[in-house]
Amino acid sequence: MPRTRADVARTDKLDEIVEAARGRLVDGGYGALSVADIARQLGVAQNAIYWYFPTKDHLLVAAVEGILHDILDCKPKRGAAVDRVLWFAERLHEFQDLRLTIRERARSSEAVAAFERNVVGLLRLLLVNSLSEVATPDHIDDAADAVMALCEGVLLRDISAAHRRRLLRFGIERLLGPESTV
Amino acid sequence: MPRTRADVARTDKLDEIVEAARGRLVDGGYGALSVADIARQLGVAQNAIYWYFPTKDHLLVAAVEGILHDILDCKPKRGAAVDRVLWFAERLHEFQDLRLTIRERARSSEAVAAFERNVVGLLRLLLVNSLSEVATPDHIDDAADAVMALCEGVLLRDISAAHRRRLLRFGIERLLGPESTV
DNA sequence: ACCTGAACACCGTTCAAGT
DNA sequence: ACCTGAACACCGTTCAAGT
Repeated sequence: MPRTRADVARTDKLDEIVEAARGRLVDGGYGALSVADIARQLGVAQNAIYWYFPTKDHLLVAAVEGILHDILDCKPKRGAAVDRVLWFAERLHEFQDLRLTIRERARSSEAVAAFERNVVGLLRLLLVNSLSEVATPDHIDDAADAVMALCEGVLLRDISAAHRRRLLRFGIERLLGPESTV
Repeated sequence: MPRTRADVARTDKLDEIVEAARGRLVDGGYGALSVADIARQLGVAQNAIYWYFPTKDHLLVAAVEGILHDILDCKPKRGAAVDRVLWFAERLHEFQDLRLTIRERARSSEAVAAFERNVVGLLRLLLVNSLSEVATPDHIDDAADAVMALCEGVLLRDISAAHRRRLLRFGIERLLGPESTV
């Protein structure tokens, strides 16, 4: 939370950069994210961006952080466990392309790798919470991991939304047991 | 199968390029795959590569095709269904990084997109075959898709081999039913 | 058919210099 | 603290020209 005028200005400029990055990222993925191009759009020198972000991958992290925050920023659905997981999978689906970008960039950037660990932990936590009453405590970790893997694996495929839901339903009911539909 | 001397020479040069590409790809992923760099290594002009491959992504496909072929080129394991799937998952694990590269590049290259469809179909077929006796025919498609999604999702995570096997075992047994361990 | 030389239009990143 | 100008060392791809 900024206090001085300078801090406000700094935050504004930072936001401007991140917003531009988000636009590029949502439209065309990592390949469309260009520091030089963003600088051009904002009317500053290329290296001006480097005052705020030491590296392109740091900018990537900031942008993805914002996007993910917006995706998760809505009240989770209520209902049977299977429906809550399906809702979770829908959110994950919106994030899937960037999830893979993060995974790829984590190879060469420690900053992205650290961010990826945070993201996976966060998503897993959300899933565990929504499963707490349906899985027995001694199986909840494996169940959450398996369901999350199923979601991510299903989302990896380029199939129709209906097929996706059918597959997830099939898998979730078997992974969580019959009480998941209550 | 080449007949003339010219064809032999052509195949040799093609192989040389693809081998160089495979090396870069295995070592450092897509980021380390550089047409210019390969040309440098082979001692030819950069654009010489473009006589054989119209685009960097076509070279990528050729290289990944070879790598995948080598990975799958060993007799599948025999035993209980769960063990066969675990063996399959091990093969998939070796391929996982490139699987994601393919997925990413498929966005901007139709050649890669077509190749991805082939790969997914092939892997799915291998899995269905090894599940044919354990799943009932009316569920075999969903079961294969769910197991494959589970595998790919598990492999997406950066966890230990032991944790990976435990998760897969947990998931497979539930997705395929108790008869999968026979 | 196969390859070279040279260029084009980009990149991410860095350095010295300005205010 | 914040930004510019200019450069460095790369890219993928294309074109005209050679053999």
